[in-house]
Formats: sequence, structure tokens, C-alpha cells
Amino acid sequence: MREKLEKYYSFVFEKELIDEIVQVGVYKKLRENEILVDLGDKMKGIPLLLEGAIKIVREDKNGEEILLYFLERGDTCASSFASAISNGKCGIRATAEKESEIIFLPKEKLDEWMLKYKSWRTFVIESYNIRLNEMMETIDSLAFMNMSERLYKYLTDKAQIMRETSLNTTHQDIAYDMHTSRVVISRLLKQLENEGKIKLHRNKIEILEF
Amino acid sequence: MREKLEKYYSFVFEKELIDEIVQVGVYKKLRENEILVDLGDKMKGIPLLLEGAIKIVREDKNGEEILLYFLERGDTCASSFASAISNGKCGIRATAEKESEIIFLPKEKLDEWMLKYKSWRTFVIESYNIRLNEMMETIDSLAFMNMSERLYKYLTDKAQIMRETSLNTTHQDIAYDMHTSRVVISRLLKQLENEGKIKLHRNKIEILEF
DNA sequence: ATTATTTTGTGATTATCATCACATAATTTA
DNA sequence: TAAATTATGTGATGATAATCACAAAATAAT
Repeated sequence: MREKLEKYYSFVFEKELIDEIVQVGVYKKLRENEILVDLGDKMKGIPLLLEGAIKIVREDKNGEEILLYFLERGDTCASSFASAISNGKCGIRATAEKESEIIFLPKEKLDEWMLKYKSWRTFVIESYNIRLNEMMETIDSLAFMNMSERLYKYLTDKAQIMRETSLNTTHQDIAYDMHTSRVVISRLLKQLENEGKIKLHRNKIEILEF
Repeated sequence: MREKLEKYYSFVFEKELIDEIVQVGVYKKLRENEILVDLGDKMKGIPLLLEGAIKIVREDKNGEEILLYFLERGDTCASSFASAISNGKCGIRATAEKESEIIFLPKEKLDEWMLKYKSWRTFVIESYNIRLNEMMETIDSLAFMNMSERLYKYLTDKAQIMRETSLNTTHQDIAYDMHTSRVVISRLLKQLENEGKIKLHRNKIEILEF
């Protein structure tokens, strides 16, 4: 745990803070598709992502979903932070897109560290900042792009987060993330394939052009 | 300035912090439609809203706009905060929807106060939290609602922020905010009027049902 | 090996929204 | 007051995406 923490966070946190994190943080390994945070959960702390990829989705009353963004190593969940600090509920669901490793930080420390470590303050603000920008990108996609453009962005973004050029996924899964129907996705994928940007297989999409 | 600050912020900030704000804050009055922050601006501080209403919009490369959310008294601009702290650029435009009053806080104090005042830390985190939730609501609207529902939500939200039951606006202005065309808005407004939810006048929309 | 299930492909139809073209009404300006 | 400008109303048409219905292919289960 210390090893990976130092690998990804030594340029972010002071040595003393890393020591404290090692002391109070709880290491956890997440299986693929394991739910880390669910709708309405009250957070008792926040997760630091060491390895893997986490999908953050929003769900409305009717159970319809839309992808907000992905987290990768070095990231934390800003929604959890707010929820942990204010004892409020979390309005999102976080699911491991692949096997992932996290460190869970207890909420008691969150404010304490704000006083002690400049690097922690910067990290928290930076995290919020990054998340706000991700949300703006999501809004941009929804407001300004058509389905085909959104789909292509989805594929390339996800490939980058997963650090692979092929995605193991079905058309239906993509449709859920993008809040549309499988038929629509299948047709647009076929179109992207004809344009030479991707290659389709069963349960797998190769991305040829980034 | 101190008077309004105490009126709206005495339950948020400690007395000592309010004293400091009075000392270093710069009071400014904004005319209707005055631009407070523009795309790509680097912020030298953050605004605290004392009175009025500020519209925050996102703009893409082609100059197309979409409304993100409104700020009202007691709010601050989280995007500015991040921009000020990290010396980065601001990805939004903030415009006064009506005559407004703000206090501009210099960025040098932002981190200093994090150390000194618990209430400031809470305020900053809370502000980010509120903004994240607003963005999620915007995403919900875009992803899950049709134009008519979005329009009605726009009208009632804006009326609440403006603290009035009538909005002085044109169909074209609404179309800009919602990133659609005037024709679409006109038709949907007429429909809402037929449903008895609003009453249309030239340059004015009365909201009959909230 | 046969059956069942999952995944993908595709035509047809409909609904929503975007866009064009132009009319009418209200208000301002000259 | 006449002309220009701004705001709104409305029919027609097209594009995009949603939905239904069903076929075919690949894989998993019995």
C-alpha cells in the first residue's frame, strides 16, 4: 500500500501526510463491477484511487442512468468528500469498471488535514476543480454534440481511462451509460466502423483512431 | 457593505472573519447585464454575492451557449475559486441578470483563511458541493427531460432566483440559455399557456403555477 | 448435439426538435 | 404619422433519435 501510495501521490502529498495516510487509511481491493458508493449512501470517508477505474453515474427517479465521468488513479470522489464533511447523502453511484485498489480515508481526518497540510488543501480544491470541469464537459457533450459524436467521445475517453485500445463491452451497456437505446448505439457503431474509426467484435470494440 | 454582509453571512462566518472581509473586500455594484467573469479570464479573487442574481453560462468553440445555473445572495462562484487558487483560466461566463452587489475577495486571503477559520473551510466546501449538485441537476435536465419540461423548470427556477413571479425576457433570450431556437421556445410557451401554467405578454412571462 | 440465451443487425414507423419561410402584432424611431 | 425595428405566431419540411418487431449469429447451458 505504501509503495503505490508513494508511486502515485509522492508528488502530491508531503511525506508526513503520506505517513498519516498509511496509518489511518484502509486499503481495499474492488472486484470488477463492485459498487463502491450507491445512491443515497452517507459516506464515512473518502476513497483515494490507487489503481483501476471507477465509473460515476447519475440516476433519476425512474431508474434511468447517465454516465457523469470516470475516475482513474490519483483521483478521488469529490461527491463523497462533500457528503462525508456535511453528513449529507451522495447523489451518485460509483462502480469499479475493472479491478481497482483504493485507500479509504476516515472523515475525521479530512478537516484536520486541511489545517496541517497545504498539499491536502490543494488536493481537495484541485479535486473539486477537476470534477467541476468534467461535469462541464459532460454538459457540453449533452448540449452541443449529436449521438454519434458523443458515442465516439465515450469510446475514446473510456479507452484512455482503461488504458487499452479495445473495450470489452456490449452495445447495451453503452446505451445504458449514454441513456439511449441499444438499437441506436448499434447503428451508430456500425457507422463508425464504416468510417474506419473502430472495428466491431462480439463483446469487444477495437478503437482504430483516437 | 458591513450591514448586508452581516445580514446574509453572520450565520455563516465568524465575527472575526467578517471583520477581515470588510477590511480587504472590495465592494462592487453590477449593472444589469454587466459581465462579471468572461471566458478565459484569470481570476484575481472571488466574488461573494450580497444581492441580485448572476447567470453562469458555458460557451463552446462555435459561440453556442448553455445555461449552467444561477447564483443568488449568499453564493459564491466555485469556478472562480478554483481559477484563483490555481491561476488557471475560468471556463464560464458570469453575467448579472439584474442589478447586483458583490464583495470581491483577493485571492491571497483564500488559503490563509482556510487555516484561520473553520467557517471559511466549511463555506468553501459547501459552495463546491452546491455547485456540483447544480451541475448534476443541469445534467439531469439535459439527459432525462424533454424541451417542454426543461422550459418549465427554467421558468420556475429563474423566477425563484429573481424573486418575482413574472420574468422580463424574450423568447429569443430563453432560446439562447437553453441552446435551442426561438421557434421551438415560442411553440412550447404557447403550449404551457394553454395548459394554464403561464401567461404570455410581450417581453414578459407570468408564471401562474409553481 | 440440441436448446436456450445473449448479442448484434436491420426494416419500418413515430415523436421530437431544428430549420426555413413568411405573416402579424407591438413598439420605437425618424 | 409613416417607416423601421423588435417580438411573436404558424405552416411546412427535414433530420435525428426513440421505439417496435423480428431475424440472424455467436455463445453458453443442458
